[in-house]
Amino acid sequence: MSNAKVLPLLDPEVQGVVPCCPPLTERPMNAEEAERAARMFKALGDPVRLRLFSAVASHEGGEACVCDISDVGVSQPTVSHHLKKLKEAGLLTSERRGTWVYYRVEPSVLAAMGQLLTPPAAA
Amino acid sequence: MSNAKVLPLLDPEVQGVVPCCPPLTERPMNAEEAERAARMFKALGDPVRLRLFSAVASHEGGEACVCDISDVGVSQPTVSHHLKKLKEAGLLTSERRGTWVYYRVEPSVLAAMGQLLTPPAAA
DNA sequence: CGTCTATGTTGACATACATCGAACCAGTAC
DNA sequence: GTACTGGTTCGATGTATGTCAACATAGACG
Repeated sequence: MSNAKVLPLLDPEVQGVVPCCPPLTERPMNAEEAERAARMFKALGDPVRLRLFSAVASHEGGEACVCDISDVGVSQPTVSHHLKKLKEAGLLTSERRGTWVYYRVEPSVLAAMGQLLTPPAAA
Repeated sequence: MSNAKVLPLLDPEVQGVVPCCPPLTERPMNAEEAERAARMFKALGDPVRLRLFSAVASHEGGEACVCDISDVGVSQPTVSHHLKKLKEAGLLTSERRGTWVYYRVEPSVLAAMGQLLTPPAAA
């Protein structure tokens, strides 16, 4: 209880987009696992999205207003489109506060993907 | 000398496809970094490729013959196509030995991507 | 040599995706 | 109320991508 951070795998609170975790190198993924994990990788598989995600993830407080991160070389509708994609992939969450919309990183996601890529016991 | 495994970040031996590494959460990525990293994420952003990669990564000895991993529900040309993509992304290397072709995971890649996804100092 | 098996390549096709401008919605300030 | 600013949604468009069937190549074996 207290907080669930002891198990940084994946919280079920995430709308149902996320779960994934068997380390990539442990055993071959089945179709279902791959489908799920690929959704997240694909979301980060675009340079613009990766920059947006990094901008949010590295922003102080773990959240950022769209106005703070929309300087990635594409039009504002495109930024919005990519943020939506990241949200749909379960990597970001958004919240409107007054005039501005703030995005924050779903913390469990980083741990989950990191674990997925865990190298085979350091060889 | 001996072996370069002490620094699992990224070896320059990799043809030039790979480098990347500033943890995603450390500071906003610039266009160049994002372009590079996105190439790898995109390569894993397809369920079939993810399964192929996982199959190779989890195979004994860190390498696998195509014949061992081509059971992912798509035609053989498609498997070959995806393996090529993974190779172009710098995630896999291939070697022909007699009749069969063996693929193996570029070890530095797992460490690099894992580091890229390092959560912000455990909060 | 010819044949058979294991992979890779080519060409075609349908779907998905990134991008933009324009229109639209949410709040704030006047 | 109207006007303005921040953000999202819509529609269109060009490009990338996943897939397969058909063909090509590489080595093994006779």
